[in-house]
Amino acid sequence: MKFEAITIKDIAKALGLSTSTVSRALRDSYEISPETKERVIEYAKENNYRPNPIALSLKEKRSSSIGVLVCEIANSFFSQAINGIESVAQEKGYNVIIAQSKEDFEKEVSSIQYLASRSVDGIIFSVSAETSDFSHIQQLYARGMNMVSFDRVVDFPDIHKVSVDNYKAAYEATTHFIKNGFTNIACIANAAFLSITKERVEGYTAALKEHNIKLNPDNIFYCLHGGLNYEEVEQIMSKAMNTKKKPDAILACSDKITTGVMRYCQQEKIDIPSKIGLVGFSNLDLTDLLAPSLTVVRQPAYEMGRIAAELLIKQIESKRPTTSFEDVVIATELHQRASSEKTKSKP
Amino acid sequence: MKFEAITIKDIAKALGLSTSTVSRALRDSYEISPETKERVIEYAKENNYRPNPIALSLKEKRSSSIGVLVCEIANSFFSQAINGIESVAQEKGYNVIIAQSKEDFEKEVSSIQYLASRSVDGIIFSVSAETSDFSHIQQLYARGMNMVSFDRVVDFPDIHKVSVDNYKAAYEATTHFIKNGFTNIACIANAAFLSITKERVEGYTAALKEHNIKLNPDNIFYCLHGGLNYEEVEQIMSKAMNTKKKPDAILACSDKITTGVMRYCQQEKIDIPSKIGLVGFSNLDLTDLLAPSLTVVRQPAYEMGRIAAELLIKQIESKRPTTSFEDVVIATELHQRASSEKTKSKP
DNA sequence: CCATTTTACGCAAACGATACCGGTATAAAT
DNA sequence: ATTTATACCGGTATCGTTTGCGTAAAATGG
Repeated sequence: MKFEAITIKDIAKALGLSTSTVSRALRDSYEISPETKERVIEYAKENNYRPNPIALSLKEKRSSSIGVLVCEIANSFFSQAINGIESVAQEKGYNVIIAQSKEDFEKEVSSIQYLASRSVDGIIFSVSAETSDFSHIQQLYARGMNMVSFDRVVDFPDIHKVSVDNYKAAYEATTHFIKNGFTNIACIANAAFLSITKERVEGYTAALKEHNIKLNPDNIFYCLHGGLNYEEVEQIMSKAMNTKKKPDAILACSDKITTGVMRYCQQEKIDIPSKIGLVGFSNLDLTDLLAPSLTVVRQPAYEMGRIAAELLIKQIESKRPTTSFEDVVIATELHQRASSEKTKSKP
Repeated sequence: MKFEAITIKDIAKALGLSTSTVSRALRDSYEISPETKERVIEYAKENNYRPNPIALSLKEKRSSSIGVLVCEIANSFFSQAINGIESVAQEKGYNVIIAQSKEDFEKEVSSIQYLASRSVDGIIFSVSAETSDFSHIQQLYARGMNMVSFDRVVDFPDIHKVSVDNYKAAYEATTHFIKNGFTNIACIANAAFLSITKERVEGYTAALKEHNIKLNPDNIFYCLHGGLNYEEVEQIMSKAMNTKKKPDAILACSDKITTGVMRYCQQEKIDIPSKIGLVGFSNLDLTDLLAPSLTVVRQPAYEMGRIAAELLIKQIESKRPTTSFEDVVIATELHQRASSEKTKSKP
């Protein structure tokens, strides 16, 4: 089945006019007599005429749609971000086409080329955990595609970037641990080449140094797939917890890692926070209801999405090539709750 | 800035051929000599040629994209469903355009017309909590748009529907309560006209009747906006808990309502399950980590999304108008946990 | 060696909308 | 009576691609 919409030709035929007259009448051109205008507009309204956006796209060489590439939609951070992107896009008359990389490099490359081949006017992207080579992005960008680097930003200049202050976020979380009396703090981060990983690990390291705690390199762990599958976290946790100097606190650097750690501790009956403290990056809106209530670093995902979309659309609609590039860095919020409170250890 | 892709014309000019020859060479037509084919294909490959999908769409009168209308993306059920839809769409060469109604009728109408005007080949939709009038959908459907009714299904026939067995889900949850010794069970449902609401309330009612518990109509509550804002749930809960015959258990019929109830009980220091039992519809994947661990009705959202997308694409690609319509009803899973265990009441 | 077939390609229309370039009719000015 | 201005509208190219039709040149047949 096919949905056949009414076209300008149909109107022209029905009213005995030319397509150009109809087109002008609908665009309220001064060259058309008021009576003709009225006839056309009325007929169009009656028959629910809408200009065919595909024909317009072909002519105008723009599709009024923007692509969004994230690792996974079903992740609270990204779904909130998409929410923000969609709200701006809606306001400005764009639609949002989504694609997922599933933290897979190959899928990211094909997805981004897919978006480009679908003639999107621009792309907001967050690279996958496997991505260390950005050439597929750089090539597309060099060929004139409008792009905004989002969350997990790329390291080349001359591109709009929107991210959170990961360094500060990790620094604050680690300092919070230290002030609460934790000393042997482990950090479970995302894939090592990601911008967010580097920054968070640096923040973590800096906080330790600042408080004269010697960094133990064995306390830093990396999840190649960002904890997308639980086994990844499980392995790391069992390795971490079965060393002599096992940590007394964990900084979990992604949504999935955070829930993974909680799940592991529950399974292994490791009490939080008496046996181990926990602070996690998370955008779930019920972390306060968990057992124990969870101390989290919350990222303003919705706001980030809005800003990224605004930057992208501004770039799309700009007549001149962009010359000054924004590097928007937004603050995170540390919500202090029970999971990071030092208590007398339970039996 | 504009992204200028290479066209068939560019290839034709570069190679001194006509566009038709290039087109046929790329489509491996028998009318083109092997040498010419090779030249064209090589040049196209070198220059990373991709056919312009917009031009194709215009010609073929199809856009290879499907629209998805949900009330909110940042909702675990819908984001998982979109995940499923996207996975099928990807496989079949379609892209997914998303739109949100935010549980607002006006926004639903404009969103669905927006999708239609964007020339999507079909739409998967879940109506908003405010929607009792389906004429905007019926009109579009009557005009030939391919549509699949999803989750919150419409009541007219001759349309593919994908939903869960809401009756059974609520029936089982209520029976579970009764078997655990709860007797005064309240039901907080979504907006009254929604299909899912009717079915769930019926299942709830039937279970009570089956077990000879008299239905108290005051124990059924409706959230006009599905608990999208917390205040809605808060009001209902405070009303429910401040009656003489206040309930000893609550069946929360949506994700947002479930977390809303938990939040309320935590704030008001109402212990779950000793003061009140709770079973909630939820698709969050950490309900087992909540305090207390939550008994939930889980819906196979990803699977539902896949099925809906498959039905839609089958319909789109069918030569003949669809004559037999599927009404796919999938079973839910009841995960029994602590929040619905009858305990001796705490002090 | 001429007639016919085959091969290999070009031309042009079509999809829907827009915009430039004209054209005609009426009225006003010279 | 002729030119000029104005109002109103039509023709056509264009965007990128496909496809039916036409045709020159090459190959084949007798």
